Amino acid sequence: MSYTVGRDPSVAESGVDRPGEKLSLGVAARLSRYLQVLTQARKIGKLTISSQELADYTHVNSTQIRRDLSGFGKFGKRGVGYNVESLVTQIRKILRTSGQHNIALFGAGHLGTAIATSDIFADHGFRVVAVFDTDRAKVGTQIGSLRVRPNSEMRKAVEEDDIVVAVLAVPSSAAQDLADELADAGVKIIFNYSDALLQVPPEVTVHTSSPAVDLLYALYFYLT
Amino acid sequence: MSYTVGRDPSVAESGVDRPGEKLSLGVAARLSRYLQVLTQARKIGKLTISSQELADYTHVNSTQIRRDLSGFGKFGKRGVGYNVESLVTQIRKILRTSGQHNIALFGAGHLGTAIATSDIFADHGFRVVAVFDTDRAKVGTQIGSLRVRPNSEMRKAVEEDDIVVAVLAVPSSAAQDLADELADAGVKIIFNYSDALLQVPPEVTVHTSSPAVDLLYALYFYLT
DNA sequence: TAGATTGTTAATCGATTAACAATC
DNA sequence: TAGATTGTTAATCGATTAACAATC
Repeated sequence: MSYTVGRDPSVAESGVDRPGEKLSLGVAARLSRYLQVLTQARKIGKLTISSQELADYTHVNSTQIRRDLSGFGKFGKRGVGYNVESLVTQIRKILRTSGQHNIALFGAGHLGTAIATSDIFADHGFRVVAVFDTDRAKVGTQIGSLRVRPNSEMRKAVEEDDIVVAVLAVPSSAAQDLADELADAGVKIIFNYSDALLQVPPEVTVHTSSPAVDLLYALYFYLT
Repeated sequence: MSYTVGRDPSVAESGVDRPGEKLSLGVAARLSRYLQVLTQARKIGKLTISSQELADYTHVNSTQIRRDLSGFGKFGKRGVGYNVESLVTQIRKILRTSGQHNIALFGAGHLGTAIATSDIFADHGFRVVAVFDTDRAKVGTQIGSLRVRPNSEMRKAVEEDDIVVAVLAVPSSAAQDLADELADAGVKIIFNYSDALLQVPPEVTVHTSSPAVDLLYALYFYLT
């Protein structure tokens, strides 16, 4: 079954001089990875970072890192490394995620509360602008600066706040129904913290968090 | 230019007849991924699954999935698909993570509580056997069936319960000191939920959870 | 300068894909 | 049988790596 990409070999691959070009899955994933470390590094006041340091933290080969970056410009200084601040800016530009993005959070339990009050999303330009819960006891309470709202207000919020991303911190049993409603309301990306296997229309992307699987992977390399 | 396959057939790569052979990073990552979906599918009572269905959920090409699996044995039935239950067992065997693994959790805040009371780890053979917190007000309280203990009991727990994996749900400011202690105590895998950039000795592996980066990645493909 | 680290090349290796016979 | 789906081949493409000149 082919979705017919039919890549024209005469079309340049790297994207540096072709801003309309889509990055390959691998490059986009690695750039995101670099961004994670760079953001952390910036937080602790690091001014420059070498490809070798980035390699140590990301487990991506240092040559590959230099290669990935040099495809978009000469960001580094020989003998010195990369300026952390400017590299963050550059990568965000390449990934076209420099702006602010509003996200809606579903579930005001322990997990939802942890997400809403942490700055892990805020550091990357995501802002939780609405928290929903079906539990009447929770509706109306405050989490940080946000008031917990009933799910019935979801559509309104999605439209008003231009919400593309929904984060699901709800029980597995509630996840599919919610995903259906979200897809219908026009949400495009669902970040799923439950272990439900979500069925969504093709225009919607589901990312399911699975720390246990990440652990299994890490454990494999410890055990062998 | 030679079209020779280059691979010496006597040096098998696949691991099926070479249990001592290490999987490549890519194969191990993909197998973990399949396992995640299979575990979810099993939960909803699915008996068989085709490589195409697995492809839809994992975004890995179906041919690649069949290829990955066929390297270890003939697990599927033509015209039918793969038996979910038996494939879970096979992959866990391949990843050598069939057993139970004890993990220690640090931080009894909202995130820690969410982790300790969810079954996302339990489903994959991980068991939270100890919860620690530095806050005296929290020490002694119960989370599920576990009593929150002071960090000073960490070494004892690591030894007694043979703990290889630590999960950090603590503030970034506390993460590095804790990581140092854990490495010193012999913990090999640190799953870091804070956004601290952890420095650890080479024998220790750090995995930092970064949902925002996963979101950026998903967003890139939505925006382009 | 001397040391460090980038940017880039060239070679190899592994991943990816389409296609299809085998077979349930 | 007829339809579906695996297991496998063969080809191509992208990732990975070592090496090193350029240069900060």
